[in-house]
Amino acid sequence: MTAGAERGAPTGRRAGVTISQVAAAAGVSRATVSRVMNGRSTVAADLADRVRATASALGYEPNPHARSLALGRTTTVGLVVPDLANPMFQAVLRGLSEAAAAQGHRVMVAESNEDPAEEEVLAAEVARRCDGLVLASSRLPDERLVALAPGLGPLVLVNRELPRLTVPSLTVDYGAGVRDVAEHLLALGHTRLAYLAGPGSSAAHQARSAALRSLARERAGVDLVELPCGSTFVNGHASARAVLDSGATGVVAFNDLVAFGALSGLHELGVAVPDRVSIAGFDDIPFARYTTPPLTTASVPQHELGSLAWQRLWSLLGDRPPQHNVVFRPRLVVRRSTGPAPR
Amino acid sequence: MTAGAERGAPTGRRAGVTISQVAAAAGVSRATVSRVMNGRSTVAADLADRVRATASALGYEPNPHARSLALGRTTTVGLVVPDLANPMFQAVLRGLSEAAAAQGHRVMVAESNEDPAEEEVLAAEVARRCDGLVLASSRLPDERLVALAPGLGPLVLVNRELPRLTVPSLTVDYGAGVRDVAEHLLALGHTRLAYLAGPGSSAAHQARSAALRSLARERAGVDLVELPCGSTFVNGHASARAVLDSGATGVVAFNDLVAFGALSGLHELGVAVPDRVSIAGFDDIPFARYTTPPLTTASVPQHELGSLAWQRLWSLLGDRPPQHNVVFRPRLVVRRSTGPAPR
DNA sequence: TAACGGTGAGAAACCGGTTACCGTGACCTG
DNA sequence: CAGGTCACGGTAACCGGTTTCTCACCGTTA
Repeated sequence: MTAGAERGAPTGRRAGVTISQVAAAAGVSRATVSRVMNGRSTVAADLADRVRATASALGYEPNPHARSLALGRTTTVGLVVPDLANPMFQAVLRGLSEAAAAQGHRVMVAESNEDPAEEEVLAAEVARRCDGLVLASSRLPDERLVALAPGLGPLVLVNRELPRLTVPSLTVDYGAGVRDVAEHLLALGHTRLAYLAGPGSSAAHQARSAALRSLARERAGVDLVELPCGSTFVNGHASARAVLDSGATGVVAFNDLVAFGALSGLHELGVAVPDRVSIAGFDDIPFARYTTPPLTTASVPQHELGSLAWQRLWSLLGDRPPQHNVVFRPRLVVRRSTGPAPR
Repeated sequence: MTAGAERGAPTGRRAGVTISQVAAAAGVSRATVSRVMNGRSTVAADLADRVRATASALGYEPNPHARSLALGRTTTVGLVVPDLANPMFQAVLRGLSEAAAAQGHRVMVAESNEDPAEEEVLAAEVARRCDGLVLASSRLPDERLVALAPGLGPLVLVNRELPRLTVPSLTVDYGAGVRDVAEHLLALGHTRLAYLAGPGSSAAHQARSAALRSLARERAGVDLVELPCGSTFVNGHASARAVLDSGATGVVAFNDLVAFGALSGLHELGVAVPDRVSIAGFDDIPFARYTTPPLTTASVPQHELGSLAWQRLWSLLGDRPPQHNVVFRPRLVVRRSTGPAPR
């Protein structure tokens, strides 16, 4: 009596009803079923109804792979990031996924583990499977990226731009941002600053490093030391000793994660923050405000980078006029991990 | 003179070299190219070499969609989670993605926004595009899940089990975990506890709620009040007032995020933690140790849930013998957000 | 009434792979 | 030297859709 009792056609394996079965059941050709399902062309109303009825009776859902093959279009976009453990990229992923989902697209993620070689093959592979690709904080050298980009299809860069190519990009003015952070420390009386450097292949790192060096050059009496570090909590933690040895009283960390690590490492060494050393991060990840002490940092609109990336990609996919690139200006957020230089 | 100068064949659109082009160029049939590319059957060594040479000269890469269609197999697995903003699910994603990548698989993520209806269609859709599906903390009622599961193909459940079905599942003994947390508070002298409840549809919430109620029933002189809350930082923050009004001195939050929110909300109300109110979370997300004060919580092996999920899925995909389900026992991690009850 | 335009739907080609099936020629054996 | 075996590789069918092409049939119009 109940509708579900007979379970429809023999579901066999991971079967799935095919368009041919629907066509046969409805007594029409596969072409007609296809037309009805896609609202294409004109099909007589009664026929269309019959097709729709049998389709839903059989529980027909078009096979997405067959569709991709025929149409040359999946409804999937790819995202390649250096490190999924970084809240910055998690936020970009969320922004992208949310925005894409609103337009019926899925996202496929891949993590390159900060390895340019891996990134290169991942990007190529993911691009082939998707309609478009978002490359976040690419660690690829300019020339590799330039060589690769044309083969990747619709591409949007986040946190990176490519002067020689016209690929939409969403960037952050890291130079200005890190300068704000450094100026903040200088204003507090710090004269010896340490920069906990990010991965050498990171464009964000390069921009920050250059900006800091130029600032140090401009200002008399400012000492800057760059300590090789990395981009993770563990990297920051491992740098605590070096920070102490450097004699710096103000620390500019590559990102918030590194800053947290340094905070924690210094804490273990019995160094008071900000009384003896001030630490600032970068990105303003959600937890920056809940550390002890809360972290001074430069805020970056991470979620928005993801959602805007989707918009750019969407324009690209529809051959709509390209949207403008945007450069976000980080906003200095002063919390309690920075204070007056000890004297 | 340089190899890259002529750019190979006219790259036309998002072209891509097809197997036919390779076959033509090498003077063999498509079947032979396919055989060579897949190391199938026996192809004479010299022929195979010729095919490989032309393939790489042309930059041939098999079209993944055509392959999926022919083979009925993508190399992609899906992950559906209620909320990508939750570090718990981010960790599961990483664990899964990492493990899957090691075996050449990609992961496609989808976020249901805690909405069972959305989850249902997402799961079905993602499952069709992937070889297998991981459903984390499903918010679906048992009967819906039971009805849905067989149609989803290879499926692994994280944070949920389905007694009536034999689907591999990785769970956490939330009852025991939350009991540990509550006992910890009781041992500190708290007699009135508040539970900041998770989403009603969450199995994790139901388990915790039941365990707490049964504990309260067993112990004389223990008051338990359950406050509707949710699963996010904002939810927790919004509950601060209610916590205060409840008169509870010990708070068991649904998860760490909620605990952070409550921590922050209470701070704004001028309530000292743990002096006036003790707060405990659940999950032990990475940042739990860096809040002010550091959060007492029950640790859950989040990353491992993801990587084990991959192992289960991998077994399923290869028709290998199913692996055993595992139930993780949370470990109480006492930090400084809990302390003796005020008197 | 014959020529004509338009509409609806089927036949067949196509997307780009994989693979069952079969034919050819080399080599072995009696 | 005829007949059988086997290795190799081409032909064609198939995966499940979409779309072009074509044709039959309808109602108009001259």
